[in-house]
Amino acid sequence: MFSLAEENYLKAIFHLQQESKGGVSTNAIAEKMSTKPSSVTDMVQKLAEKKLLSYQKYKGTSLTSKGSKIAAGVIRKHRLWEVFLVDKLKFHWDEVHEIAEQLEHIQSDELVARLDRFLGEPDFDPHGDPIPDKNGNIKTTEKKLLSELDKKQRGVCVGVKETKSEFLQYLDKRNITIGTKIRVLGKEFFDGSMIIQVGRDQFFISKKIADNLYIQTS
Amino acid sequence: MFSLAEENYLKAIFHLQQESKGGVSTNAIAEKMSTKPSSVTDMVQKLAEKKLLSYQKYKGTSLTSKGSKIAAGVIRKHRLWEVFLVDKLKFHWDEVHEIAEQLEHIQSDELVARLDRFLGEPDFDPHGDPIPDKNGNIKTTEKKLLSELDKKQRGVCVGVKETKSEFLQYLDKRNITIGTKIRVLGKEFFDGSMIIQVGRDQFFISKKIADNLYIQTS
DNA sequence: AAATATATTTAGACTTGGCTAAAAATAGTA
DNA sequence: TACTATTTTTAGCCAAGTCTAAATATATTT
Repeated sequence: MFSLAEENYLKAIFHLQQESKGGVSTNAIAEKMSTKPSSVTDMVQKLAEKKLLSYQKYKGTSLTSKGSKIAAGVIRKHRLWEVFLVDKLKFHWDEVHEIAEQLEHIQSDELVARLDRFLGEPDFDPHGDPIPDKNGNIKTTEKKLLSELDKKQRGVCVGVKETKSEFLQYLDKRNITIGTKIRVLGKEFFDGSMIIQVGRDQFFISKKIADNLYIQTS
Repeated sequence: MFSLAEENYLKAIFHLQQESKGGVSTNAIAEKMSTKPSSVTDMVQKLAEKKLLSYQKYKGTSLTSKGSKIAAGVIRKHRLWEVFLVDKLKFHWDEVHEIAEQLEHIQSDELVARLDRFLGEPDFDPHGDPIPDKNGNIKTTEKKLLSELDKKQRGVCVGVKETKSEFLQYLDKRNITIGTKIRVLGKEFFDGSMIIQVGRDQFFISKKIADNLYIQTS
């Protein structure tokens, strides 16, 4: 139905929209896709003709509901495949992204439905991100960044914002994963760094780390 | 490493080589790939430059060992994914071909290794075709076409030559699947049609059917 | 408000993989 | 052997998606 390139653009724009609410700039898309702004302009015009997004020269773009639905479908497949790779094939959570980037483009509604059932209709992927349902609706959970917590607050790690291997491996070394309880013992206002407690261990983390961990405070 | 189009050409040539031993003609490739001979010439020249096949103008082509290995790798993935779809996702054996055509191009050696293990390192796909090992070696089994059997001979169905849905559904209606015992009760020499026994049932089949069923006579 | 900087678009080119139409080689037949 | 039919290749064109360089809008600064 849609080409690989088209699906990737829709997905990128969808993610950018989530992050920053409002129109998405050409440059932002180009950066996210590691491509040139001129290429983005071409593709965005093509997608606008197909009514997948609305676009005005120099004004940025935003997905139409049709475009959002397709993007959500791709993201649904991505996250379901990640669950498969981790739960069934025993991949580590830092190894699955690139493979899922390929698998997300496999076309077959029946496959997605059966995969979903096979996996037990999961709600979240291995990084804690919500899996859109078959209609493209995403369950938005109220979650905070660890960096937003104050001293003495506590919560449970429910997701990661960054999914790069280096970051996930850093978390592993410190035994932080989805479901881990974290308590803020101290917070430095100058640089946002923290001392946190994880299990019986206490250690220092930088703001950059705290900015990429989602926490649910109960 | 290799493009989708390149992999598909290598796979098609590999299959044609199996069937007819010797060089493969441009037209044969074009027919198998539903494309034009002129397109085949272009691609074959490109693949020859990459040392994946040997080619002489007007003389046909045959894969180099490098080309064979890549083709076998694609076929390995195709057949492993078919096992996954049937064994794990409970697809019917006539529904899996097109999806596997897509999945066979996913690039990740680690994925293939883990999938293989997850599936129990199967030797055959759901249609009875052997799955090449990680080095590209295919276990060749001594199997005959049902049409080659004579009256009163018997054997076990070990595979199908044709994998179109209509054919597989025809077999299902008659309760023929991999492992089914078949006995030839009668054979008409004029048109090659047969009367066969399957379980307690006896029925007539045309030569076209008998030409597409692989039998192992013990 | 003018000048400069940044963001975006346009124009033209390239690559991949496909096509059509015409030319050339091989095969088949009288 | 010569003529015809078939197969294969060449040449030129097209669409998708990308790029560079140049032009144009918008934003920011002074």
